[in-house]
Amino acid sequence: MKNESSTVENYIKTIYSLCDKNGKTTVSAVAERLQNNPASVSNMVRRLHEKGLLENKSKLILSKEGNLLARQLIRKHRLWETFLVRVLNFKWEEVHDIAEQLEHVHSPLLTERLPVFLKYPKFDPHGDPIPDKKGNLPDLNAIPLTEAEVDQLYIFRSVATDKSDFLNYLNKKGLQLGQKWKVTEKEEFDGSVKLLIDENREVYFSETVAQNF
Amino acid sequence: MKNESSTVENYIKTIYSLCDKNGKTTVSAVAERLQNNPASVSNMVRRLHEKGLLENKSKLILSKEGNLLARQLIRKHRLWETFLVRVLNFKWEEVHDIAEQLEHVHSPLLTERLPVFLKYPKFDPHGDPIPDKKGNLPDLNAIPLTEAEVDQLYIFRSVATDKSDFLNYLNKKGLQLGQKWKVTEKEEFDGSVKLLIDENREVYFSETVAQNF
DNA sequence: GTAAAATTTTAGATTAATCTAAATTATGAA
DNA sequence: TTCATAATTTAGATTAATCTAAAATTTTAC
Ligand SMILES: [Mn+2]
Ligand SMILES: [Mn+2]
Ligand SMILES: [Mn+2]
Ligand SMILES: [Mn+2]
Repeated sequence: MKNESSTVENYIKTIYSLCDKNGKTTVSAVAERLQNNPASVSNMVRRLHEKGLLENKSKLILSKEGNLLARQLIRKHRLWETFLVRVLNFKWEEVHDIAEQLEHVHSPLLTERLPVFLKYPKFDPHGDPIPDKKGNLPDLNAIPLTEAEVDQLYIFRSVATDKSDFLNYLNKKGLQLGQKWKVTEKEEFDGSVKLLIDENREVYFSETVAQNF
Repeated sequence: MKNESSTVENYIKTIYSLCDKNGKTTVSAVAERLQNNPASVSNMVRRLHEKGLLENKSKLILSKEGNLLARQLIRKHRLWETFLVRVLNFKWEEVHDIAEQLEHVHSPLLTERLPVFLKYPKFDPHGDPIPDKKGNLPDLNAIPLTEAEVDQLYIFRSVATDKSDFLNYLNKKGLQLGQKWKVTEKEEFDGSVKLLIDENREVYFSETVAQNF
């Protein structure tokens, strides 16, 4: 695995996260996500293909190598987030932006020793699965809140985004991983839900929030 | 303190480390150290001055701000080296290159919490002093081996370089910080010395090695 | 005090990564 | 099918960071 620039690495991560079930995405989706101009993305797509990170010259499908690179970056990102929370006592809403930088530090030795020290964590502080060395993801075995059945009991396993504004909102509402909850009411007209948390506390979520839970 | 690029930060660190007692250095010295062309350095000097990091347009003297930036980078570098050795069980010859990358991670929160976790270390794994938040350096109170008097007892406090080839050489000879030593013989014609380590082991050092000890 | 040598700066190019504007190509609705 | 709209690519510029070659300046040596 060659040492790519942070820019190239961020493109690969973005493409990976935007790929649909057929493993592909579009120039405009990548441009939108990175807040770059489509022309810049188009230009980068050519370069990524030249580097062998994309399957096809114009299709925006990651090659085997590109896919592995993406998973290794996600692995590093989530290991660093885990480290920051567990070792340096960061809160879950504080770690993402720092991990965005730390994931680009190139050191096989460090990438090997960090998980040893952390005792091979399977999930990061947001409940996201940490790929192993070879890029295999542990099974999260979870469903999104929007698909939860009324009155069925669930456990809060992960959040769909680790952006700090959303996590701060959850903090304010007293929501944490590991809590038990069930949907007690579901409003069809606006997609909002009423939850019972730990059998003793009621919370209302808008559809927007529910989609990230 | 603005977020400068890693390139700018490395120039500032280099200038800081090359400055003489008058606080200045030269284009050619910086070019030599960074293995860059003098023309590139000349161009960067102009930019550094525009950023307010150099006192003078052509003199290569750090401004107050440039000086503080250099010390903060050295602080981060040495804190990360300490972390890698103490927490992740790295050896002293393994940490420098990784710290060269980690020192460029921008996060006031991380820079604040890392030393808290490490209990405010004063010296890094190579015995180098760690500047405090404001850039003040603790006093090392040490003399170089080349200035040691014969038969006077000393304690091994720091190494003058943390390049891995030199540290591997010291490892091979069984040298570690904290050991007691004295010079038993000094050869005038080639500058080599004979040392007695921990009162029980003799080691011969060439002048080249002695200068980094 | 000149002249050679060393040092520094300028001029012009290159590469990665971005932009805007324009041209091209693909999609899809009538 | 055809034409309007959307998506993508091309063309041309810009900025940071580098280079080589040449010009200018400073230092050193005689
Ligand atoms: Mn994250
Ligand atoms: Mn995460
Ligand atoms: Mn170091
Ligand atoms: Mn050190």
